[in-house]
Amino acid sequence: MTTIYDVARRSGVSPATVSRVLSGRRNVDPALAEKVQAAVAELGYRPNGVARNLRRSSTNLWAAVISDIENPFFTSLVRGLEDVAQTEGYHVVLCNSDEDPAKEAAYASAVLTEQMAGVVISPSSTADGVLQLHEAKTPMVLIDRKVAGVEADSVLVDNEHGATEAVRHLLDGGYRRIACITGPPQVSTAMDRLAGYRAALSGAGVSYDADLVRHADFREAGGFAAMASLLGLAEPPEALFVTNNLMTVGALECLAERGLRAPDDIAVVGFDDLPWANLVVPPLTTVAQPTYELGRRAGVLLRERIADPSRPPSTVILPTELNIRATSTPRTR
Amino acid sequence: MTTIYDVARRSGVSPATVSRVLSGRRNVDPALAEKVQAAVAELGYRPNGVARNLRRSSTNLWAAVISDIENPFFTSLVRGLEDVAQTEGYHVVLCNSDEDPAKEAAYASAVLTEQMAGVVISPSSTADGVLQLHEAKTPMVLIDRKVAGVEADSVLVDNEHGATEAVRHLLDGGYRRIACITGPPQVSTAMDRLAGYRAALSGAGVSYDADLVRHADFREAGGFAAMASLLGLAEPPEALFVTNNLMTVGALECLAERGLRAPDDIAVVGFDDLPWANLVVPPLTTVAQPTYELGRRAGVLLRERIADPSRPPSTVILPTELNIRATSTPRTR
DNA sequence: CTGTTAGCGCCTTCAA
DNA sequence: TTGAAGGCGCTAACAG
Repeated sequence: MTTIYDVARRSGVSPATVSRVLSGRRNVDPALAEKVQAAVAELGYRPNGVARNLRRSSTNLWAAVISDIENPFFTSLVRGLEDVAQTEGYHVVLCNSDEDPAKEAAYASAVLTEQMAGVVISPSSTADGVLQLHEAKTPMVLIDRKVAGVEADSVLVDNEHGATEAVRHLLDGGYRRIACITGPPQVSTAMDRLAGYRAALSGAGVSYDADLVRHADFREAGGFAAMASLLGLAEPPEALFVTNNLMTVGALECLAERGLRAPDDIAVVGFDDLPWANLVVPPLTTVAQPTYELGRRAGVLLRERIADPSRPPSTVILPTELNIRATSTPRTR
Repeated sequence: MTTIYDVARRSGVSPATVSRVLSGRRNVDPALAEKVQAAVAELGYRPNGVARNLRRSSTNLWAAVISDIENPFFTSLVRGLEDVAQTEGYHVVLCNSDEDPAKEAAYASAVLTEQMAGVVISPSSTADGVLQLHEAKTPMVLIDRKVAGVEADSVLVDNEHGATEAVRHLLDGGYRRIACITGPPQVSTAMDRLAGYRAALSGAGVSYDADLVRHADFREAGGFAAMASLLGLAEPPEALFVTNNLMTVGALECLAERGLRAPDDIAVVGFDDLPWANLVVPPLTTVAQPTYELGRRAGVLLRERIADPSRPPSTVILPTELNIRATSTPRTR
């Protein structure tokens, strides 16, 4: 491996000067600089990033600890983050926590031992990793979900409001018996969206019926099972609000399997868009989230946090958008 | 920051012994080991990964350079890779090349300066980065696509055969005027799948008609435009074979926009599954690829390449599977 | 089995 | 403006 010493020798200067030329700072005699550049080119020299990291005691890595890399919601978010990282000279290390607190904690450990510059994390239920990172004062941005008792930079959407809008839309359609499939009680988005559901009901004078609520795991199979359970009720719901995309897919599959259709047999609104929602027939009404923007804003906050670790934490709340399509708008009603 | 020296002092041994205890190798007196562990716990010591990397002159990072992180094909693949990485003690750095040779080359540079342990890469059209990495002898696995003139470990699917099967299925359905929307001519998968299309036609004695072939960019918008162009023909096609998932989505959207339906107005087969293909109505016939397995096998090859850099390159070719659903099977014909 | 020692490659004072 | 030198934290030789 060619080192900075080889370049120095070749160009007849000291390693310090080579370093200065390469890092572009300080004043260096242009003639020397040129010699150095020439030597770099001739030798095909490439600085050793690891050595630089050790010396500077910081790396140019960001970790993205997310709970399901196969969910398009997170994919798009990661892309927004990666775009910021790239322009800021960072790389993104992908950490798939699978909603598993143990995995999350393991990744948090890795973040610390590998001296990563910062973390963007969507906390799992018990948020073990978040607490660890918070304590270590690692630059961290929470995304998608809050963690009780942790004051940190966050990028969220207005979950309660988005849910309220969705359910109000169903109420406006004349539906009264509206079910809700939401996520684990430990996850803030699950509870915030459920709260929005309740708020909409109470705003319309419809009483809350716990029998119509199911908690699942934010995955397809969970949505399927919850739907099946709701259909088993003596008096099944007329309408359904599902608080994430994959569970919506599961619910729709359950309906399809039983020959039931939205919106004629049951109206459906999902939280979070599906990539080709308009190809699903009938097109699915959703509460869309600005996923790319969520990731992008997280990247921006992280950069700012790294630049100034002492600034007070800030929270960005982005709006959702109700996309009314066919599954909530029957022709006859 | 607490260092290995602090632990050594605290436990009354040398730093070397601490290192030995922590890395779990060599025999160390259990009594000493225990003391060390105690000191580690008391001090909350955490080894500095960067220093270790410098000393060992290798990191525990793998790069995944892929051409479109938002395509579920790559997402699933990355997940397979990440699962192997995790069990092998590596982390995956996500690099989204966006099909842009310049970005690919920039990431290849980063791989080298950051001394990453290996790379899994889906080459962009000109494969600038691949050549750079190949020359530098970085452990590398090509995935999804070949690169002319580069002998390297590869994980591919049997593209030509998969395409032939798909088109033969359409021919069996009685279709003769079959169009093909494929990717950029520089990308091996685009050409291999096109070759499969031609092989099927010629096997059935149907002559090849270049007017029925379109090259697009493997993205949704490209598929849409290509479909529009095909529909503009004096004599539009009766059936369509599209060589990737996103372009299929684009083509279907174009059809939907014009009130055309598959399979009644035009039969459709896509290459590569869509996550909720069965919710798309009518369900889409596809050539499914084992995406997760592609990523997993790439991880396995990379590990082996790192363990033995001199072994001859090997190529894994995985089978595709034709999933016949509704868009290629009209009721009346 | 344990300790001493010498770097890994770079950057950054400090002195000239 | 440039060079000399120390050290970031760790581990692998080498001695003991």
